[in-house]
Amino acid sequence: MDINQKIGERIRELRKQKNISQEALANIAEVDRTYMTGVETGKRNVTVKVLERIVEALELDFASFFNDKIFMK
Amino acid sequence: MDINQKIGERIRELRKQKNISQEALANIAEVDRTYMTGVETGKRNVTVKVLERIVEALELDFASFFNDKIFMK
DNA sequence: TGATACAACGGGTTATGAGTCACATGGATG
DNA sequence: CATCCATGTGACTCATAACCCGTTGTATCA
Repeated sequence: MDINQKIGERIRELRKQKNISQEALANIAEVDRTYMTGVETGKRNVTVKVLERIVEALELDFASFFNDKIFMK
Repeated sequence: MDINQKIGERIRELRKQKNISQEALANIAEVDRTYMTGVETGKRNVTVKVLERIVEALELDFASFFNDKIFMK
């Protein structure tokens, strides 16, 4: 599976845990709602700076975000 | 500290552990030698796909790469 | 001194990410 | 049914990531 899809799935999983909409998360991360859709569906190849905003919007740090089976070999 | 600087420092640290040059690492990751310098010095805002190539060149997965104090709140 | 290896910088081109819009779909609800 | 609400898509512009060149500076050698 593509790394962007993995990241999208991870974001969606964490967002659902917080019970918020794509739009709500997008607003906190200061990205467009439709852009967030693209990220979650793995269609966007995000830069580290944008990913940082999303991870922070999820109230996590990079270590926790990537500490998941999906990111392990 | 900026996220790109953190990533650059982390890459440099891991590269030195492996005792290889920027150019050697760049070749494995299939990026340009001068581009790798930019990444290590925190001047580049890399995309996830390129970061994946570098992390793989360091023989790590994302979970291990980000499992470091520097990426924790 | 000259040669070699490594790292950093400046500058230019090309590819693509970031940001935005209108519109479509599907589910729930009155 | 009509109207929200959440999500997804295609197309577009503009900024910048990705890529490549030559050069410079430094250290370490023979």
